[in-house]
Amino acid sequence: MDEKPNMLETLPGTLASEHDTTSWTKDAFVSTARAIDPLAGHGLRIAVRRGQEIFAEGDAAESCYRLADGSIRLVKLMADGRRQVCEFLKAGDLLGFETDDEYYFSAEAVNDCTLMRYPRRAVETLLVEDKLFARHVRKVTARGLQGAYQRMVLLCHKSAQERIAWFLLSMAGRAGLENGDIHLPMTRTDIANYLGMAIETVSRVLGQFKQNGAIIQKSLNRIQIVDRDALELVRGEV
Amino acid sequence: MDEKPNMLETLPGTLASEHDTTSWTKDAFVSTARAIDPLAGHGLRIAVRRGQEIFAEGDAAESCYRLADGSIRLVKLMADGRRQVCEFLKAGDLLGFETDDEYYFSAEAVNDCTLMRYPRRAVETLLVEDKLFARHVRKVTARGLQGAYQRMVLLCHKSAQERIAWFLLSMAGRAGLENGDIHLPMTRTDIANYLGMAIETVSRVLGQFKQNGAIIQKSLNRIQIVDRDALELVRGEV
DNA sequence: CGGAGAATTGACAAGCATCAATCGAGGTGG
DNA sequence: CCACCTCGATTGATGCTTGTCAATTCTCCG
Repeated sequence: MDEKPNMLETLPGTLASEHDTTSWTKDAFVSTARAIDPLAGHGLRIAVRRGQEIFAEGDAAESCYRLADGSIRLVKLMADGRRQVCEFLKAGDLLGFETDDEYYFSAEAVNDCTLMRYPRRAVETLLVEDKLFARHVRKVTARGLQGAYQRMVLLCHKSAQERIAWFLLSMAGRAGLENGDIHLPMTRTDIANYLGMAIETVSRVLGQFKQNGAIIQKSLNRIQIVDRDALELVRGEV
Repeated sequence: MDEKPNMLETLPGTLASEHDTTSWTKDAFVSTARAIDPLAGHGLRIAVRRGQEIFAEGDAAESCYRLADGSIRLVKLMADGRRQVCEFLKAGDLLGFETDDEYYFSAEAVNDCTLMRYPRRAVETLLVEDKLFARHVRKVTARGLQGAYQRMVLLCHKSAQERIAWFLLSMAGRAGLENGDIHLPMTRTDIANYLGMAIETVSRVLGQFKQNGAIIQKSLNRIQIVDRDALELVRGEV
């Protein structure tokens, strides 16, 4: 991992064919795809391989992105090599829209993914011209901050078991599947760096859950939730 | 603490008399006061006593605020009473502008403070009409997210000593004083809940720093940094 | 089939939380 | 003006969760 940001293929594309990830706010059902529709003309479809870096912390923020397919991790890394995964992005999520002049985190592809790239200039223009678009970006950013605060609680006050339970339920929820089948594109190392614990602890807790019969591991990154109630009990409130 | 949100005095006011907290971005020196100037006419000056709640998590977000004087803590609290301090606000900071329909944290006065209250409706209107204002709110929000990610690194990868050193230097920096005199309006409990550690640990680490001669405690909430280099050494990189 | 990276499992140590008691400061009332 | 009272801060002793180190096993691909 950590190769140069080498894009495999770049070809123009619209958002028309994207699968529509509707946001789940109660007040108004604002479709992400429709909200950033005006940007479609300015977009370039690019593909990124697993482990590749889309941009690095400190880079000049010249582009905004929308993840069309795949998963991305937002990472802050320290001088000694340790890394903190700030967020996982899934298909439909926006990337870089809430950034100032420089990216304050790196973005890396968890697995092969394709995304739309928009020039920041075009985005800035649209932000002042299209109030619906601007409102949507504000909402998305607010939700990001909300998630960050949520995870502070997790990191400060929750045990290893609670964190893993939270993570599994959260991943199950974001997939929207009710049968409890979870696909974990990221490695255990990523999970550990996301939840603020050692990779061995992740492994151990998952092992406990397997023994308890709460989950079944179908393959390395495919897990099925068998006893959702048990997981929710471990997770606790929030 | 945790009394009803009872405002002591509410009288109309403008921002003219506010001391101007200029933001320290490199690209453009955007004054917060000037940026939200258009809101001045809609503002109401209110006073809140130490420990009082300005609004609670889950409340309908009907107002935005600007802290004129004093300190505020943003708090998320759990069912068992444990609390996570997400952020400390100082004079000049905005509050509630990045919120969706509901506040996703509570805001409590660390000490007696006065703040300007603006109706959310007016803010929303201004957000679509005044592009400078909108841009400023975006910047502030982005900076908030940036700080949240920064603290995730702190909470996940830093020791107690590193956290306290970071906190002291951060508080010294935000005051803008070079002589190293820090005023800590919040209690040790607040600090502990902010840094994700036990109150006793806060006390112990501060005691170590005192013995090392890195700091001098002039009073309970007034600390002087004597050996800034030592603190920065402990803190490590960012 | 074989190799390399990732995941698992075990043993051990340590940092920090927890419990408990004492100390200190600030504010009130006599 | 001083004593007292209460809340917060400090200091000490102890245990536990979790990180670290190390070895083995597993899985995915070529």
